[in-house]
This record gives sequence, structure tokens and C-alpha cells, in this order.
Amino acid sequence: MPELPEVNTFQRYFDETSLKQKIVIVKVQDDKIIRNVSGDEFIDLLTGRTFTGSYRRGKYLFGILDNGHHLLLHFGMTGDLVYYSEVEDQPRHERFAFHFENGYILGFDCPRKFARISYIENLENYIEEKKLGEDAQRITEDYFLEKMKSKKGSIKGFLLNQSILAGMGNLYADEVCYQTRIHPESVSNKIPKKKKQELFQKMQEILQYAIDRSVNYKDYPENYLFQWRVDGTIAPDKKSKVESATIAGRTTYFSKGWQKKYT
DNA sequence: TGTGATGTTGAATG
DNA sequence: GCATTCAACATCAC
Repeated sequence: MPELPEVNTFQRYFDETSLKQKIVIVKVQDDKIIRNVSGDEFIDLLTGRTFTGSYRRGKYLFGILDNGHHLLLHFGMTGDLVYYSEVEDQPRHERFAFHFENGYILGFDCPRKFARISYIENLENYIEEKKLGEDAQRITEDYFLEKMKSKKGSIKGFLLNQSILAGMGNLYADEVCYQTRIHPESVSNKIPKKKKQELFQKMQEILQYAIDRSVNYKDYPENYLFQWRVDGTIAPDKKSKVESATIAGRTTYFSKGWQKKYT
């Protein structure tokens, strides 16, 4: 269930379990999610290798290999990592797995197969090709304001655009809009500067809050919109009702009475 | 039984 | 070139 904070949690998990051990066996149960090489090539490329570190940018997690290459783990909607040693702990929808020297296994679970795995020889080139923006937590306020100036689409679409800033997903974008009282359909370059700054600050705050606690959406405080993503419920501000609409192609929850639309 | 779900991408359209 | 919309990807849960 990964947006930036969740992928950050995956990174921690990956770092704690899978670094500095040789991969002795690679198993591929379903190579559909492996994008740029075949299942057999994947096995050849990774057998005998060791992960020395990781790098996360938005929702993209790159495992750093001991030959300087990278393995991209993108979790899609339902990707998950499971480190286990007993066969019965193997996740139900494991698509591939690394067996380490110590007998433990890192399995990549993914029911919906929306994940994307790529073997990358040159990370800079890959990021360039994909036009992957800088991580949402590493951009500056100036950059954020500057980018918004020229954008005529909805603020929701802006926040979701991974080539401008990487890491915001559907739920977090709604949350940031809600907390800054900006209607998600607002036109990006029509939002007053002060509100834009607020948007930037809130985004940082919400992401950091989630990262600090490795939280799930459900663990958020009640005044967050997260657990109120139901039409017609009373919004956390207690006065307005939550409604939904499709904005920027995604189901978006907001509260008309609470959030102002700048057009 | 039908519907929609945390994400990305490519095609089609304006 | 840009922005937007839609369908597709595959499975599960309600």
C-alpha cells in the first residue's frame, strides 16, 4: 500500500534484513512484473550478488548491488516485502525471491502484479529517461512555488505528477489539500502564494509524521481525512460533509464547505 | 454479481 | 509540446 512513507518503511525493512549477504539462489515464480529483462536473465544477473545499500526516490526504491548496478523495486498498488525462513511463511502471491547465505529468504509479494521491477545498469540514465522528479521531501519550497507558477491543471494533478515531485499518491494528495483547506480541483497557478507555502509546509509535515511512525493510513489521528473517505460522512472539521469526485483521473475525497476552490 | 482499490503508462483527444 | 482522459494491467474484498 505504498506511497512515499510506506515505501520508506519498505526501505528500512529491506536495509535491516537484506544487505551485505550474498544471494545464493534467485527464484522467479512469475516474471510478469519484471520489466526490462526476462525471468532467466533476472536470475543470472542477481545470483551471487550482494546488496550493499538502497536509495529511495519517491515511491521508487533502488537496491544497490555490489557491482554498482541497481535493482528497482516499485511496489505498484499491492507490492510487499517479506523476509522469512520457514516455507510456510512464504507469502501467497510471491512473484520472486532471493535466498540468502544465512538461509533466510526475501520474498516479493504482489497480488495484483502492478509492481515494476527493473535491472538498471546506470541509475542516472534511468531517472533521466523516466523523468522521475526529485523526492517530495528533498525539494525546496522555492522549487515547489516555481513549478506551480506555470501549471494550469488541478492542484491534485500537480501533486500526483511524479515528474515534478516524486512520492505523493492519491490519499496523501487528498490529505494535504484537506488540511490546507484547498479544493483539489483548484488551478495550480491560481492559488495564492501564501497558500502554496502552506501547502508545501503541510506536505512536509504529513510525510514526516508518517515516516517517523511507520504508520498505516488507519493509524492517523481522527482529524485527518484518511479514515473518512466515505461519501456523506461528516468531515473531521465537524461542519461539512465529505464528498467524492474524479479529479485528475483518481477518486478524490474532499469537503466543499471546508476547502476553497481557486480558479 | 458488480464494483472499485494506495500506481504507472501509453494511446487518444483537445 | 502540454494537459487531460481513458483503458489496461490482475486480484481481492466488500
